[in-house]
Amino acid sequence: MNTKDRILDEALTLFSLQGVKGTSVKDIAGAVGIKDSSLYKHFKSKREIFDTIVAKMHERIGEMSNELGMSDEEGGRLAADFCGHLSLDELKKLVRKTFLFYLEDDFMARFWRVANMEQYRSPEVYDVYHRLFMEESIAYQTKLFSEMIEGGYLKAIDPAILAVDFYAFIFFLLDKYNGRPDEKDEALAVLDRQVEEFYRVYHA
Amino acid sequence: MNTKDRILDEALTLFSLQGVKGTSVKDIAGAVGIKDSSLYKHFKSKREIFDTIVAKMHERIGEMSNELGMSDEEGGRLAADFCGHLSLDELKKLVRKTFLFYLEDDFMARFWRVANMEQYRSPEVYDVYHRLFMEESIAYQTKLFSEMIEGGYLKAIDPAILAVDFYAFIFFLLDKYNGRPDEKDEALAVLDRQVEEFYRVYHA
DNA sequence: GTCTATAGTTAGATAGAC
DNA sequence: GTCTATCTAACTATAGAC
Repeated sequence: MNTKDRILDEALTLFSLQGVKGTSVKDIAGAVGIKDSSLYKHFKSKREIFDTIVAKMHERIGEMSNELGMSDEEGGRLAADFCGHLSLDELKKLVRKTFLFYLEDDFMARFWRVANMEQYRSPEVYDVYHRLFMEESIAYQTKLFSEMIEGGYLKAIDPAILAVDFYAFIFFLLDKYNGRPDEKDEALAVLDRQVEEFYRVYHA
Repeated sequence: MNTKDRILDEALTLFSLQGVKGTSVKDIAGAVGIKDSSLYKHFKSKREIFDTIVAKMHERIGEMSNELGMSDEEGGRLAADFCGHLSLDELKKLVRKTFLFYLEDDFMARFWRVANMEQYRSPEVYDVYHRLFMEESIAYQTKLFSEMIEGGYLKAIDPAILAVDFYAFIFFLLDKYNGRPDEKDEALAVLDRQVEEFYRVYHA
């Protein structure tokens, strides 16, 4: 890992623990093991470090979407495929994968916290946080459930209602268990329990 | 409103918009209309202002609990009374009241944001945020649903599962619509819709 | 690409006049 | 209780030697 990437990595860690304003360039440089003045050979300002992290988050989300089959081009098709053999275990597995991505991914777990802290101070972060973690997630779930209903795998309830019901507890648990690796098993147990109940009620 | 209270009020507003670290004593004093040095006649430090706000939050939550009949002494009894004549409209009304308290209460809407921002930097705020907005809320809902089930007003599903399912979408919507007064009607419409679906599925 | 040194600014906080 | 003046410390950022 080169110095530039190490700066970004340490900055993200410190930002997620102390906030952006609460983290000085000296703190970041110190964590990397260089002097604060040296850091300016890699980034022209603290702001540029933060902006680079936000840009990297967009990349990482794109990768994750592909990994989970949530990309724009393939989302519909994969969802349809998924519908073809929906079982409780598969649903639990998909939810666990998404959940653990946000909870444990080296980058995302820290970024989730930074986004939470900085959303009110940065319109760009507010947009990312609300669009990505709320609107788009709900939109994706709505689309998925809509197709599942069409395929006869879920009861015919308004998919938008199902989406909020389903995504809200994932969001709540992510917010609750972020930064608490010791309670991961508890988090997954609660998650599974809620998915099971959802399946029990809405599976056709 | 005396100067001391005006300082607290302006500080909370600025904290909720810029974060605690992002708000200087000069900013607060300026908003009140005095010099920063004068502010120190009322509070001995910026930290003391913040701590006072946290203390006030505890008071306000106590008042709210009493207003909504969620206090420790009366919670059980009121919940039982409430069970006695449960209707969809009453459930919607109770949820709306709680929801609007957090969304629109002069103090709480701003404090919600501050708590969100400062939770990782202040163990005390982390505790308040997670205990009050998560654990205790879930515990209250669990107790309420437990009694409703005993009274035969809800289907006999594990009340802890119902509590997470029910509270999670309230929490999600609070986080989503905080600071967006223009979209209040939309927020309430979504809220009602989710409550209706919950009632439809679980009402005995 | 790292260092030392330093400029320029702003922060939190105090002293003392009125 | 408010002001002006001031202190000290910390912060962002730059210049220039190696």
